Amino acid sequence: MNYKKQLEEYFNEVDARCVLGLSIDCVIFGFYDNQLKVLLLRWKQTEEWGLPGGFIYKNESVDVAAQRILEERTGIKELFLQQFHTFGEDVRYNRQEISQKLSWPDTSSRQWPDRTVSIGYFALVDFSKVAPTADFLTDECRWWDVEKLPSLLFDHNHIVAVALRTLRVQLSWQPVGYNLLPEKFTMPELQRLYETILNRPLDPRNFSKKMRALGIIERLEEQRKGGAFKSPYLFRFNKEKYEKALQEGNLAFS
Amino acid sequence: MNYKKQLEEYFNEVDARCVLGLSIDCVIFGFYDNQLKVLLLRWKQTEEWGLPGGFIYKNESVDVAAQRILEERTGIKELFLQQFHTFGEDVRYNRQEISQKLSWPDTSSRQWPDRTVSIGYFALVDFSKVAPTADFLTDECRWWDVEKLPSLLFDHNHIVAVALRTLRVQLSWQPVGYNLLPEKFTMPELQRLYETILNRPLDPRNFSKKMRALGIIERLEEQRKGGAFKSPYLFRFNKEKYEKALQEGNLAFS
DNA sequence: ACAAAAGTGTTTTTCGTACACCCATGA
DNA sequence: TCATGGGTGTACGAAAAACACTTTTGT
Repeated sequence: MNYKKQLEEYFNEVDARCVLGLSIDCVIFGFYDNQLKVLLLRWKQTEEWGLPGGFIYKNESVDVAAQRILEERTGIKELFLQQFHTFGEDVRYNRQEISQKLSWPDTSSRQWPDRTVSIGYFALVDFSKVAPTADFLTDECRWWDVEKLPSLLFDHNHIVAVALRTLRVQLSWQPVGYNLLPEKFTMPELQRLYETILNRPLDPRNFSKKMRALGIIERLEEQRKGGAFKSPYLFRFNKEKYEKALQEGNLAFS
Repeated sequence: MNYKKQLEEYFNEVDARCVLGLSIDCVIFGFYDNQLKVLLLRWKQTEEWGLPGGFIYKNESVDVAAQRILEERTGIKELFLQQFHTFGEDVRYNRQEISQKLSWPDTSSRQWPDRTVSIGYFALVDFSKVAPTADFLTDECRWWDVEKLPSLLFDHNHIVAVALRTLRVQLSWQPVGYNLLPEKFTMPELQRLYETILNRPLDPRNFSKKMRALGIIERLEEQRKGGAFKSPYLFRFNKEKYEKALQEGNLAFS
């Protein structure tokens, strides 16, 4: 079976080139259709979904490894990427169960440690710019609504939950949106994003007032046409001011 | 030389029992004399200081390992301990330089990876309850003023800086103090703690008002005597309410 | 009596929140 | 003309910030 052979080769390469016992898992958030989405992979010849992840080359910075893994899955180079937690429980998942679910070849001869510690990163990407790409280990790569995830492999449901919590906390003192929205967007779109992340409705007047007061967005002359309703204005982020707000961090969306 | 032999033995044990390529570094904060302090170790027969740290047993949760390392250095079991960042740069420090500074025996025959990824934890402890304890690798363990650290081994100055930044951010939405102050303390002492962490003066009237409004402290009947001035009241934390505030997290000391 | 630090209350300003109507557009 | 969603301002209350004098105590 070709897949098993490929898997063996992949394991060989990992063993040769990568740090043992340490991995990266990426929670890639996108925003579409007023929903927060997460990019998941379906492993070959299974119905099992999991987060994109990978291993770190021996001489590679962990941040760079995360970026590399991200790029392979999304095709995007510029994204917001942030380490949020390292998962080091002694038993993160049942390896036998995983091995079975994924029909892995016998790995008992490999000098693998008993458990793997995983460094979690979350990424915020512009949904419209992502080309979800499966790799040779997986059959399918697609977006899932963050509220409707299936039961994932490993401890990936837990990892997503922690990422989401981190994102919510972050939203309260840093701006979010630059990497999740297309370059031009409307105020209601931005509001939906905030509402989705915070998981509660916001008042449009207060939201608009606050956002514009932050000085991180600029209203353009253009308006978006197309709906059977008043054409909304388009906005874009002022990157400099956005970056400044990111650094200084003093919003307070509580 | 006994020390070198001990070191060899330690390395042997680490190689046998611990996860390779992964370590823990702990930034232990204490508060004394209106100063935020960090616990440092001086390596045997050198003038080189560094953070307490260690390795993770193969079947040990990373959190538990951090707790174990902490306890060995401070003798304290109950403390506030939190993972804050994982340091995975490809070149975190110059190993040769370290090897020289610490007069390590030749480690080239060991199957050590080219670099070590380190998981950073910070701890908040009651200065008065700590018995700083050196181990067989170190000659001295003592508190240093966080503003006056020497140049540390490895990338430990950087790690302290990140820990401190994390602590400052945390202070803005979670209470701090339960683990840093003795059981009974005065309002000015608590204020000094906050001022020290935030690195700016606070107004005593507003501070007192706010703290008492949070409902996490209780004023006792006792007063502290001793100075040539008005005796301050003693307070203590209400642990339940403190824990609740920790979980819910909505202070806003900006 | 004086030096040193503790304790305390009021006013002002800022920020968050609640709230409702008209407008533009395409069907 | 109507259905749909977009856009906007004001008033209230809570919380934060600014601000200074009196009290206690030991020397």
